[in-house]
Amino acid sequence: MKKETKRVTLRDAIKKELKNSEFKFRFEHEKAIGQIARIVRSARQRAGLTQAGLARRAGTSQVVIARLESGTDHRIPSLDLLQRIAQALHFQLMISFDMAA
Amino acid sequence: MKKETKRVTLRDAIKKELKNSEFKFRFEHEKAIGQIARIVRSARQRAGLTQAGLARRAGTSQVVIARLESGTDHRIPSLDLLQRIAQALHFQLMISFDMAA
DNA sequence: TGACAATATATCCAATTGGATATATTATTT
DNA sequence: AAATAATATATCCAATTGGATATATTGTCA
Repeated sequence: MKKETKRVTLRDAIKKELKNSEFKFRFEHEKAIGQIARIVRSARQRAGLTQAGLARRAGTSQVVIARLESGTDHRIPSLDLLQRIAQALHFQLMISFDMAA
Repeated sequence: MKKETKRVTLRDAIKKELKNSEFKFRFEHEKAIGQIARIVRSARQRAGLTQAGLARRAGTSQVVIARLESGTDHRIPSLDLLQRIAQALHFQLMISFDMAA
């Protein structure tokens, strides 16, 4: 009988690794950075602002906004910075603990 | 005609001051600290954990949890720490920009 | 009340993050 | 294409925050 080729998708592999706590932490870490990056970029663009424009309103610099929006800088932004950015875009920063997916 | 006594509530005073950007920032700052403190404490208690117990799971110390829950330490916790705490309590940390009230 | 557990407070240092600067890369406009 | 605007990347330092330790305070139970 011919053996079935087992196809292991990336999704499967990640799912397995997520049982590893250290890996899970880093994974959530990166996910958060990516989510924040997207939230800020889309809110800024919808407001029709350049990075420099938003930076000025939020009391920071273009470099900091670029760094945050890039998602490739592996530093997690501070709530302090996020809050200033939210306010500058007339949003309120919300933080909550949700039921885990 | 007798002049009406004008009553200025704390709420009124704050509302007025909120037009001041610097004040508003500090106000939101403190509000966030208080909110986070309450979220963590209530989630921890509902999970039936002591500060030390939660700390162990989140890879930190009792002191850090106490500091965060007290709300009197004026440092804003990092997202990194909040995320570890959320995970330890089987929650997912959510961050969003909401329409300002 | 005394013993023990839980929480809170203070101080100091190490690690992390924002800010500043310089500069590179990419888009847009003329 | 050239000029300009917008975004991205790298490095270094100052400011902020977590961690460690010691200790105080408060709560619980025998």
